[in-house]
Amino acid sequence: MLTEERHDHIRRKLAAEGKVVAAELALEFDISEDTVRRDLRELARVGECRRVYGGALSPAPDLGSIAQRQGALVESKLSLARVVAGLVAPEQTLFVDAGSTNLAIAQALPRDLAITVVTNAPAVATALADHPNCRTMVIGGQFNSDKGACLGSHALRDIQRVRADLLILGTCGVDPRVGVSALDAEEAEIKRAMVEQSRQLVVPATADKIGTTAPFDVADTSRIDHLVVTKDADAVTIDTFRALGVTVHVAP
Amino acid sequence: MLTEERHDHIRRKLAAEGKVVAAELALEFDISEDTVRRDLRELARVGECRRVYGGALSPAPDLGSIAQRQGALVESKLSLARVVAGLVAPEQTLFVDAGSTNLAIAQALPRDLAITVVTNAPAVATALADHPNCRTMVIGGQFNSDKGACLGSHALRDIQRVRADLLILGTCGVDPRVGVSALDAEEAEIKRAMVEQSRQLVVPATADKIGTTAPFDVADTSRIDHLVVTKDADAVTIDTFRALGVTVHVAP
DNA sequence: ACCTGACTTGCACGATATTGCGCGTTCTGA
DNA sequence: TCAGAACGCGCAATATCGTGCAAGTCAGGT
Repeated sequence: MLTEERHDHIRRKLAAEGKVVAAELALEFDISEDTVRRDLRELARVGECRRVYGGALSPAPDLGSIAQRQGALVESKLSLARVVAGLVAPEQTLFVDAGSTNLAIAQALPRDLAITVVTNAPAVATALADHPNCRTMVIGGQFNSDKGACLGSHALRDIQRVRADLLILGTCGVDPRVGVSALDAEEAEIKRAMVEQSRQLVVPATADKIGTTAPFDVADTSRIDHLVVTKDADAVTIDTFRALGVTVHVAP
Repeated sequence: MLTEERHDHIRRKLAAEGKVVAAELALEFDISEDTVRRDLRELARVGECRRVYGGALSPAPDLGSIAQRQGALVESKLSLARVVAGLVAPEQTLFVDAGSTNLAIAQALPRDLAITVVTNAPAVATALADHPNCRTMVIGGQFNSDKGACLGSHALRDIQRVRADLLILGTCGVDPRVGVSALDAEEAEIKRAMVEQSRQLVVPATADKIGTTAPFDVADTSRIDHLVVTKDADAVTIDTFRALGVTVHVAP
């Protein structure tokens, strides 16, 4: 990883998200935080960012709605993302489902991690473009713009031809009694197919998803291997999951 | 291994990957790093790369701030995009190839145009998410992060199952004598398949692409229906295209 | 055949850049 | 106010760089 290459990457991330976190960059590039700070200092010296405690901000305060929206994501979803990234081992093959949380997870995967990602979300593929050791396979099909995912029979068939070590599932609702459920029949079918083809199931969920249900079943609670939740999730519900044998990770 | 041969190889690698590492090149060519550095110095002298500690980067790929690059895009590419959008009729099915120009075109398509878009570029699908009347079909397969496109046999097969009215082709080079050509063998094969399956061929090209050639043929000049160029394109070359029966549109 | 000069290459060596770590300081949130 | 996180600085280890130099290659001329 060349120094200038890191600078370029930081510049891009600043332009896209409006901010960068030093610890996160260190993880992403697999270098020490000292070096990250040096990079940020250098960029700040030429006016390409503003240094703040914990990282740096884009010099132009506001680039519009995208930066704001991403900022809101970064708070709760990025901490989920870091925990999920820790569950991924090198050389594994993983399904990454659609959804804004999963997009954040894809972005947070260590930049040099050597894995194979299979995804039906075009945005996830795009986000992984600067992960040089990540082989990305796109599941094609009818693109649903509400979900940001490829659905339909074509996608289903493609999924059924892949077997993955891990599935990172996008969730509409997750409840101890009914398991994972989805708002849409077709979406649910795609998700079920991915569950079917995966050895382990990881379910990242923000607090608002915990304890809620949706009409279409995706997977029983017993099928969940890892549930990753934010720290503001309901403690009682979490304990119920634990009692049912699910490994629950609480993101800080 | 001749010196110029090495230079060509480095140029190609820079174009494909955006960076080269001195130590890797030394290993690859089985020569000393000194010689590699001499090569990089020479290329940097004529502006074909930027030297950085550890290797070299593409001279001005997509660096700087994204805002800058988008600004530069908007100038020339948006005007291309508007012309191309005018060639699309409602209810048509079109292939949209990968490439930054095509991404700009997708974004510039009228927001409520009722069309079906088939694309092997995840970024194009994402860009079309807010076009409510646009049905989008994604071509899956092995994702090539340098091109931002899905390639490989899977993509090829998917393409061969679709017949489109129009193909908006991403170009590496377009020349009156050799037609459209691409930098990469596999990329060229995908493009040829799309040409094969399309009734009409639209080639948008910024001025720097006009009159240039790349190693792998995609389509003869006679196959081009519409060539859309920016107004700073070479007038003589444009006239040659017109003389060969190509409809040339000059974007204002 | 032999020489010559231009060019290329690898090596040695001193100079410079980058990186991670330790340590004391500063900042932030409870 | 206090603990912990983030920070800056200096240092030592390493990696990379530039330059000078000698050996090797090769085409062209004698």
